[in-house]
Amino acid sequence: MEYNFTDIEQRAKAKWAKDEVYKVSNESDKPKCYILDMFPYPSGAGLHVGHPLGYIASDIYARYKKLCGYNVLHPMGFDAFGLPAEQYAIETGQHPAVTTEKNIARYREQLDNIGFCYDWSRQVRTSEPQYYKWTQWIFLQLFHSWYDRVANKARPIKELTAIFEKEGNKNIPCPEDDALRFDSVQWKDYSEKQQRDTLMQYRLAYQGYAQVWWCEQLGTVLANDEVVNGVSERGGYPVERKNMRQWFLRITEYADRLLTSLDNLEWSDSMKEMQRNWIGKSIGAEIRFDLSPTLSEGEGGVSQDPQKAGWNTAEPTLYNLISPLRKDLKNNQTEAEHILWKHLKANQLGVKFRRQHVIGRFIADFVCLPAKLIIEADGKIHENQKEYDALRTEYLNEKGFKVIRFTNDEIITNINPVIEKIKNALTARAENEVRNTSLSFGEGRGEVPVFTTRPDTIFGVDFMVLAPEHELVDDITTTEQKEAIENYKTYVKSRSERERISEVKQVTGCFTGAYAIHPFTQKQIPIWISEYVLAGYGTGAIMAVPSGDERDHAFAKHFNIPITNIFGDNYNGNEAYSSKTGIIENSGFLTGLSIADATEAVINELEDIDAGKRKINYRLRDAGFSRQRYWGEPFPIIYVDDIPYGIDENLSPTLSEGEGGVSQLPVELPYIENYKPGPEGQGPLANLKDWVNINFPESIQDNNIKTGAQNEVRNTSLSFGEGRGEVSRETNTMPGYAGSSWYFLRYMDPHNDTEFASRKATDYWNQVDLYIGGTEHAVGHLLYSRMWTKALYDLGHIGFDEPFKKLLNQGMIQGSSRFAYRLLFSWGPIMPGPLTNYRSLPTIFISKNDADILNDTKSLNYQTVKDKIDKILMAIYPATKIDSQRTDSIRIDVAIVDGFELNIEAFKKWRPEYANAEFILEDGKYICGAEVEKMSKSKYNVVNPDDIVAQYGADTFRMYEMFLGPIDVSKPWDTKGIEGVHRFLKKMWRLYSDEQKGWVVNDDAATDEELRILHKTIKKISEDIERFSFNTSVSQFMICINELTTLGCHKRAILEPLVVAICPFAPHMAEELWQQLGNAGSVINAAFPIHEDRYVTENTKKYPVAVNGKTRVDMEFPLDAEQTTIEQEVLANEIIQKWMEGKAPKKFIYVKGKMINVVV
RNA sequence: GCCCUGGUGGCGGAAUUGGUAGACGCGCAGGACUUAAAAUCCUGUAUGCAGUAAUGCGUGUACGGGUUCAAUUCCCGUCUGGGGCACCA
Repeated sequence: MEYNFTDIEQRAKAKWAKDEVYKVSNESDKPKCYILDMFPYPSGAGLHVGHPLGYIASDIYARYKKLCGYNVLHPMGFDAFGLPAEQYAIETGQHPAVTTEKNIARYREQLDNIGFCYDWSRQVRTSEPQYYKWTQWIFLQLFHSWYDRVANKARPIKELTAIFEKEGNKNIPCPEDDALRFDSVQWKDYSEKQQRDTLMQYRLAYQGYAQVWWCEQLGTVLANDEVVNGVSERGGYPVERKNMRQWFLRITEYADRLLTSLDNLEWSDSMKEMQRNWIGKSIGAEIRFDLSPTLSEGEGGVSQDPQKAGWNTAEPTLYNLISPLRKDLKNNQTEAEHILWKHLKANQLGVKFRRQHVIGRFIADFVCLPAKLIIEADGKIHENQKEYDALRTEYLNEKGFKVIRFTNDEIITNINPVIEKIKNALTARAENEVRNTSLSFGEGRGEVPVFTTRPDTIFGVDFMVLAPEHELVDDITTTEQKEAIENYKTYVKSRSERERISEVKQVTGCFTGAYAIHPFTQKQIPIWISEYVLAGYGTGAIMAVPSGDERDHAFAKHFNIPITNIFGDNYNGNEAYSSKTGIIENSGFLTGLSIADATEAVINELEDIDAGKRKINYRLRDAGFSRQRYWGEPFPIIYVDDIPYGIDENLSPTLSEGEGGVSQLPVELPYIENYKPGPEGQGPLANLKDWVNINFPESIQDNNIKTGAQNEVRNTSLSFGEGRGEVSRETNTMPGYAGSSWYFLRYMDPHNDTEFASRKATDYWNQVDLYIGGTEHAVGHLLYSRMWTKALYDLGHIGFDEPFKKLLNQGMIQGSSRFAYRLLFSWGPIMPGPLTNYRSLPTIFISKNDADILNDTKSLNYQTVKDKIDKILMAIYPATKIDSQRTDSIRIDVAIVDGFELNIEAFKKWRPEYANAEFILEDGKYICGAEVEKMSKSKYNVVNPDDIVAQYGADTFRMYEMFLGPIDVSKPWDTKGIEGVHRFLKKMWRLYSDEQKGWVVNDDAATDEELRILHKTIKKISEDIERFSFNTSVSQFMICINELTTLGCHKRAILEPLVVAICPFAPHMAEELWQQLGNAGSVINAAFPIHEDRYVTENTKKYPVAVNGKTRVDMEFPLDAEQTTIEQEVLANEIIQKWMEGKAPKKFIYVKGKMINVVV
């Protein structure tokens, strides 16, 4: 019987369905194995042959593991929310739910066709309320949590509230605002709104502001994808960046954990590297530059204006005189000063102290400027200058400072009472409201913090650059520069972030007219804005060091800003010296130091003068979590007086935050009929007034959440809904990655309606053992799901904090596009006259080789080909003078090309406008050109797996996809190559069942040779599957079948184990043969054969023998041969002697089992 | 621009830890079987030179250097294809 794959595959599928062989239980004695494919988005185009590549690999691995005795979870589902469905809805009016359903059905059919072993009873779809109920629930967990940096984990927000009530936030710096300080009294005095606003700055899911693409004409916010060449893809309207209130996930708090726990993952190094780079941890310093009061006229010099900035409390004329003294004092710190400083520095008492700080004409030991409190540590010397000290105290008192003195002895013997006294003094000062009064030297204009990884270059700062969106820009810009700055900001609004950072050759920027003061030299540093500085990175401001940074250098050159060289001869004036080796020069106290030493020195100095600090910065930004779209998960958030509440807490007023039940979930996505955006860039949901404005529940009105909020709520109008409703819903929806960030957990317990998954299920299945998908998810999905997993772990919902133990990347299968070449020619009538028929001239297509020559005027055959074509043209258009020029190319649907040969009739049918076209052939054929590119509908190079399966069967398709090459490498699809794999399966089939003779398997005893072939194959297949080298397994099967065919082997002893071995690859054929071999049950449940070494090991090896590295002869030796024996024999060999040319061997290299090399 | 990744015959690829480059398959060429076709089977197939031939010698893993007895594999530089760059999924 011949290999009838259609029948075989149908029979196998029917059997599997009847026996429910893929059903997976959460209860099993077997070891578990969780194998997962990345969540597919069901696009309208259906699957093409590239998609199943990873699915086939995971299917093979899953089937293999099952045969090896594991309880294997291998589920599939759909990431069903997303922009394309909504786009389609806008274009065609079809509801996304309808098209999504249709697309999923199509995907499912295509997947089934290929014979995957998914347990479909566990299917999940992110767009179903039963699923997104839990997406919303997890969002609420994040909303009700904050990140404890000391415990290094997420904790419930109510624990934070408890801490605030007890001691304010002195021990818990605010992630959003480092400088935010309040104590328990202040916290309790806060209104509900103030408290909620404060908590918002700590929450893991929080609201902030972010820029989005805004299109005025479409009245909507656009995704990056929808903006092409600076205009909207739909309609080509102008777009600009607009700031909008958005939800965010505070993934940055997890940056360090996401970084360090990468080490324990079995991911490719490159994948880990990409995540590391994305997180982008860099160690450097934050340096604060005070703004100079000197404005546009400020050409250097220290301002005489007493309105000095911030801590600049020195008398301007004296500062440069006093400053060296101050430094001297600091370097010769007494023991007492040293001890005291240890207790005062770094905000330990909740306020900032500075030491050896110049106040007016004096240097104070320690000063807290906001409290105007000076601490003096007096040594012996003060005994002799009491009078002077009194004068000095008087002067300082006049300036509004309080001075308290301690003796060195007091400090050294017991510091605690000293600190107590200081604390009391601070409290007393606070009560007198000193904190809120301005300094007598004048309030500063503020400061600009910058982050730099190269603080050592601080003496090379020639200018500063702020991001154009930086909040200070408007404040500092001088009137003269206002217009220029506004124009520049408008320009930047039109630029994407990518353009801003990648177009390095184009230098743009604008001077604000303002200056900052260099913390060491007091020099005036001009402040510019430029698009190359991004608001979201670091502090949104940089100190520019042109001599050491490429972009700063280009900027300085472009705007003629003088460059300070701090690298001596290493800087040549033409190019920045960005190397991290060398000596710092021309840099005050850093001169002569190495970069590493200078970095240390400058950070210490900055900390001492309180102008900066060591800082770790991450490139990673918090994840934007709002979309102004319809087709996504609604937020379980409602606003009361514009304050966002989790829907669980609002409806459970008696519970404290985070204790709410889930009964209010899901917030279902309402049905809508038109998808037009809401007002002011809001999503379509904002148009549903009835849905947005919900009635304030009685229970809340009666027992309000907090006293005080009640009146506000009743009397103020909401900013949404123009006051008609009292409570409104969030109208944004969640982004595409919301549902996919946790779906792997749902598969473990997909029908649970009381929990996202039971703890028992998540404990059993635990991490995903093997996760297969493309590298395009390297930094999006993979990072977000890692964060969600960590958060769920921190909050005690699951027992592991990394989702994917092993990750395997799959390459893309690219399309191979086909092109036809259209002739371009000039023409004119031989007789003068009007060119009436111009438009009716048929198009002429030229076969590839002639077209290539015609396009290459330098080609040797150019003239010949051109003459040939011209002659043909003259024949077609006899009344014209025609001159062929060159060709352009048009895409041809690969379905109407056989290999490279165009089916002309099919082409004319496909493109009726070319029905009259002429074709210039070669050897009677029209040959197309080819190019490898992404497989996509628009390129007409899509190959549908359904067609391949229909023609060759699923088993052939599966094996061919694997045979194409390594799973992780991209490669083009070539339908022609599939013949070889198909032939192989037919050949294998013939070992069992002959076309004439029928079933030919016999029970003869196997020979050693046959057993050797079998066991070698089993060994290689197992090893290859374990290392995911599926292409070489297919080769090995081919070699095996070739050898068995040569031997004419039809023995059950050999062929039965082979059926099980090939089952992961060609399950349908394996099932059929398994049945015909007379086995009960399914081959799916068989046991994978184990190879026996005794059939595989050999005891001799044919060694390649080389002279000076060049192989000259093969010699066979026993594997356990001694070097001396081998050496003797080799050197005696005729050919070796010939190549040694009589020279003595210098070295004899013998690598056991590998090779032999004689060096002369 | 930045990060990651690839480049080996006409094509997909193999070479698992630095050890005989081109396994296996496609394509192509020749042959067998056949009235013919399909199917199947056999032979050859990186390249240059020499030879009727067996074979021999040289070159060759994008390009240019380097390390090594030995490099597709390790290092440096260059060119080039692909993926990602934060609202496609």
